[in-house]
Amino acid sequence: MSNPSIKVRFAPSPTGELHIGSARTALFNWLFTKHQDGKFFLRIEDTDPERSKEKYADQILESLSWLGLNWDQPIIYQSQRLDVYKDRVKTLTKAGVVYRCFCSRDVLQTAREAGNYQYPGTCRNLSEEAIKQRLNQGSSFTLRLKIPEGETNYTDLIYGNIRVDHKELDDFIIVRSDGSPTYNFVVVVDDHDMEISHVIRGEDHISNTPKQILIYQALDYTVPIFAHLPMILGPDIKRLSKRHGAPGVQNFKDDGYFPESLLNYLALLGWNPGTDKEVFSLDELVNEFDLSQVQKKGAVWDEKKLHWLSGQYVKKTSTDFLLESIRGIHPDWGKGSEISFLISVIELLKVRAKSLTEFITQSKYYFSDPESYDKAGLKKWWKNESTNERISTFLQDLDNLSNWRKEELEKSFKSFAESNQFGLGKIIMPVRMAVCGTPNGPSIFDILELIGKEICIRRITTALERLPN
RNA sequence: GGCCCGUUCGUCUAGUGGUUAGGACUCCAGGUUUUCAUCCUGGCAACAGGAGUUCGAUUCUCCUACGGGCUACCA
Repeated sequence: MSNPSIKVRFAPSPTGELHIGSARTALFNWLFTKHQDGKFFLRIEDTDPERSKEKYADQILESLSWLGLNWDQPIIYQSQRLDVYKDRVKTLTKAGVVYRCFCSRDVLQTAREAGNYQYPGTCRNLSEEAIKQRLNQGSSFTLRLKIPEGETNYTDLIYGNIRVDHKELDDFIIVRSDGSPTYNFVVVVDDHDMEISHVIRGEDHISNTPKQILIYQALDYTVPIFAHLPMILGPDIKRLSKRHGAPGVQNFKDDGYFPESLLNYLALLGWNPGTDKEVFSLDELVNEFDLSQVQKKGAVWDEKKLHWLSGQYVKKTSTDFLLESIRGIHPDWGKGSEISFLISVIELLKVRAKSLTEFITQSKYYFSDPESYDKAGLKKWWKNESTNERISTFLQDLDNLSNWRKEELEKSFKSFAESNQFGLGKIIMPVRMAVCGTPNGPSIFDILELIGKEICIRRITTALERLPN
């Protein structure tokens, strides 16, 4: 049961990979439309041949797929609709709402630098004769929209009523001198042709909206409903950009985040459910999302919270799926080990790892002997030769242990500590350093059991030879 | 310069004409633990400023300040 009256679109320009800000826009569009069984369309805004690259378009699509923001076909490429735009220009020309402007870029630029920010309307009322003359001279020209007197207002679903006096608007260019159409024009044509009901996009488009509404009216199209989303900001409160560490979606995939946790975090950036709930599945987001709960002010990107959320997801995720996911980003992980062994490793690390990459970095010692030992750990737990004495004595107990199970190991550690009047940590921690190379990690008994007697004995023997120096 | 938008703990946010202004992340302290992490308990920390309306404003209005966006033959 789909709702034919709800159609939204996400319209990236392929001038770079999908970054976090755009992903948030895509997500809000997607949540909004899924919430009411509407359609979600994609449009690639590739009318700038200088900056648009096909590989970026593909990359954006890939990132969206990874995020799980599936779209309804077909994808519209603006570069394939040039004829359509030409046709609509004709319509506007016929209607007499556009005019040729022969002003050169330089002239306009100079005027702007002199403080005249608005186009002065130089060519607005050129006589037929003057136009003909310019054309005969072969002068190039742009096409500008003739903005009528008055004002335009619209109700933004997030910002409320927005009103702009036409005095503030230039007769802006809709067709460049090379014949290509500009953004503010094509966006209207496309949104109309795609029958978009709700235009949900970044706040940076608020000022463009009145111009676009004027085009809707000039073309006699129905004006859609607009909703503008606040910006995502960097720690310096400036709009988040590549400067702030290139927060592309791909990076988060590479860093081992689940798409769900990224999406969850993104949703919380500017939206809230009206309850204390913070951890959402995608379905829950769809159910609870509502544009009326979207903030007006920009939100600062906070990676720490993402990291925490990611940890929440990791904890809830099944071990099997974690294994699959880890191998998804690192196919060689645990190569040569039994699956059951890998499952055990993941289970031990599950409460510690907050992302898939952390499973990889924290699991080295399960697969290979430590090459070096954590310095701070040694300083605290393997100070001098007395540790060697203690551990080499204990090593014999371990060696004699016939049943290498964690329960037995624990008994052995405890009885050795007790009978020799050592604190338990004095034995556990040096052993941990010897076996793992790091003082941090899961229960030592779990680790020893899992890694197995032979290897553990070997590592402890090696450590006794190499330490304390 | 002009126009538009915004302003609650460091960050994400809830909230009401009268609240001890709530939650989450971070940070700190304590507990649990062999370590780390988890978990539990507690703590620090905010209504930008000024007028006005009102018995009473964080909440409503105006002004100021600050911040952001737009002002392209980019999208």
